[in-house]
Amino acid sequence: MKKTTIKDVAKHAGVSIGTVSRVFNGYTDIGEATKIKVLKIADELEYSPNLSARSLSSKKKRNIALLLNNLELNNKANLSMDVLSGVYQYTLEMDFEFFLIPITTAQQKEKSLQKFLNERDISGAVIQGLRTDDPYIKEIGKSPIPIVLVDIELEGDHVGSVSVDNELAAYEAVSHLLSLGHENIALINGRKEANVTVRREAGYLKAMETKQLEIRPELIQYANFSEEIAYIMALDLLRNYPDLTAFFCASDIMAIGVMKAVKEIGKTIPEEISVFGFDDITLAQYLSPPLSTVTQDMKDIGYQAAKLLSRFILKEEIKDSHVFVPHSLTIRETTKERAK
Amino acid sequence: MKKTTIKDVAKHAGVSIGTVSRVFNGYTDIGEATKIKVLKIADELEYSPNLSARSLSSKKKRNIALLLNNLELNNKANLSMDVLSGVYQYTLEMDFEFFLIPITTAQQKEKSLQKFLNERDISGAVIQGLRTDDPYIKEIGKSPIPIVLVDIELEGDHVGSVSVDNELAAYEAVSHLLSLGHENIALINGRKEANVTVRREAGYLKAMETKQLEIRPELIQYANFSEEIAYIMALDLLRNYPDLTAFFCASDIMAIGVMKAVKEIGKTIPEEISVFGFDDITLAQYLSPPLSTVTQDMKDIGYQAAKLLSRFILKEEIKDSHVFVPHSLTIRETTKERAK
DNA sequence: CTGAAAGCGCTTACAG
DNA sequence: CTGAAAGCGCTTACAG
Repeated sequence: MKKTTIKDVAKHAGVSIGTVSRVFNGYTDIGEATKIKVLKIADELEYSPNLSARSLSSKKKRNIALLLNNLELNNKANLSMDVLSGVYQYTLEMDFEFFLIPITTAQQKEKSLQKFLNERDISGAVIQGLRTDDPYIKEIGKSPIPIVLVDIELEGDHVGSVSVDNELAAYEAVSHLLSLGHENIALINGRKEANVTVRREAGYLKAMETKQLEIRPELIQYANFSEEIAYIMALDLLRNYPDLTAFFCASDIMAIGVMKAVKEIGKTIPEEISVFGFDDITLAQYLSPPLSTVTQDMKDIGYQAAKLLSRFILKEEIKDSHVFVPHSLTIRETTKERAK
Repeated sequence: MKKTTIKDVAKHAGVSIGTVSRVFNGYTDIGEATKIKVLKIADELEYSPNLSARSLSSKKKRNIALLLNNLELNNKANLSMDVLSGVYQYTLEMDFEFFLIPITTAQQKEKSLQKFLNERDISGAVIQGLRTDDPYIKEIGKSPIPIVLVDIELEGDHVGSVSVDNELAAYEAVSHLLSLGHENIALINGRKEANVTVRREAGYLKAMETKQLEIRPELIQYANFSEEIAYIMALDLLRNYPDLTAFFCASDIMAIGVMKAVKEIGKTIPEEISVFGFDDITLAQYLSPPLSTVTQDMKDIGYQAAKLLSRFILKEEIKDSHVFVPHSLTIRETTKERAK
């Protein structure tokens, strides 16, 4: 059973392949009768235009790719799938073709970003999970193809980015802790190289300074977004600084590590120690106690990223190449007023 | 900046495009000198063969797709991402092209499976998340293109499937409960339409019968893989049958609902009620208490599915079109000996 | 409103 | 070992 092509449809309908092509591309100057006939035949033959042929011959740019870096590593938090849903939904609504291209840091060294994008005639790409020290970071600025980054801000002609306002979100989270009477608040931050790390730290500092509290550098630690490292660091902090009453963690995964450390040392959450997370991954609500955290809608981030990207592709005018997606605080049961 | 094509490379290297093509396709009858020259030029020009053109002109079949049904719905359990990793890894290792095609039940009614597959020149597809009442189920058997299904067994010429041995796994899980002295064990099963539901129930029955225990149909409920429904059903069961001491749940998500119901009714896990799950999703180990469950390696399932698929594509001889992937019991803290 | 034809970037017999 | 050329399935000016 050979797959049916435009030729088959043309022959059966008694028209030229050009005409078939025109009805499938929504040209308006087609006789109503021929249009109906072609559509009918196409349906009977289960015909659907071959995308390879289409993208080869067409000059329209309608291929949007999502590059997912280090799929496996981001698995636990499951944020990638949400971003994927968002990007995919946008491509569906706007009739772009969607391509998923999983990559790894290792692969980045072997094959340039350009090559990946050219191979598939990609008109623009959303990149998720990239780190600021990844090889592609240097390539993105000079890319002739528009790129929108999730969670990383970068300079470039057709480069954009999408994220929550990380600084503001961190500011609000820490302010919430402060409003509960906490003053000695540790910051368990992510990898120093991550853009979000810098912003979230800025938010923490700003909140502390607004309350005119002294910044204690020893309470700021970088745990590489790792549950284990966060656990170890929290253990250390709790032992060395018994006046500590709260932790602000730059990811829920790290908050899990912190919670484990608190329990291990025999303190209670939230009576003695409050813990605040970031992300609101699925896990957060199932922890015990359920984790107070910053909720960010990763699906919306994906959707907005694709939307911004499409504006680059369509060469629309762009006032601001960075878009902020709304976040919110979700207060559950790991935060409580400081004990007197 | 026009993207560089085979012509550019040919011109710069002073050879024909046929020759360039041959070096990129690993032909062996190429002069060593020309090969090196071509590769060098290609690298300088950031050339990488266009996949659309390649798949259009080549008769080799090397495009493997993963169709992910109802992406959003399966999000919480996060199994899809693991299957994706597995399929992708296999395509990488074996040098197939990987395509992700997200679909929904709604889309299945609009566009046939054939159309999806033809559009992208897919040589074979792994399908994950399909339900036995989905429209595509009827199409798969007659598909001229090989299909491998995750978790669903289906007849067909080039149709295969991959899963854990669900019956055996359920048998082992229930046997474990029995070995702890439990006799009145409820089964919270999935959607009746799911293949895994049937197999897991068979395992439950077999374990009960092996111990010559009476089957109590009122203790077998179908909760549609839903946390909420499982919660409600468990509440009901606990109220009506106080002699119940254990639950075997056909998914961790449902086990979460059951655990909630047990707590709600004021009983303790595992002292008074034991709970056994299925899947071992990330969440399972973070629940309190951590959930005893059947561990299945979804990544391996994806990998094996792609592997089986490739054998269909390459027309290798296939003795058994269904492959079982190993599972194991992970006993954590929701199961305990029945109180005397 | 529709057809004929060039062209997209490749692969692959066919010759030599 | 390599070139010339047909062909994959489309789109899209160009004519009429």
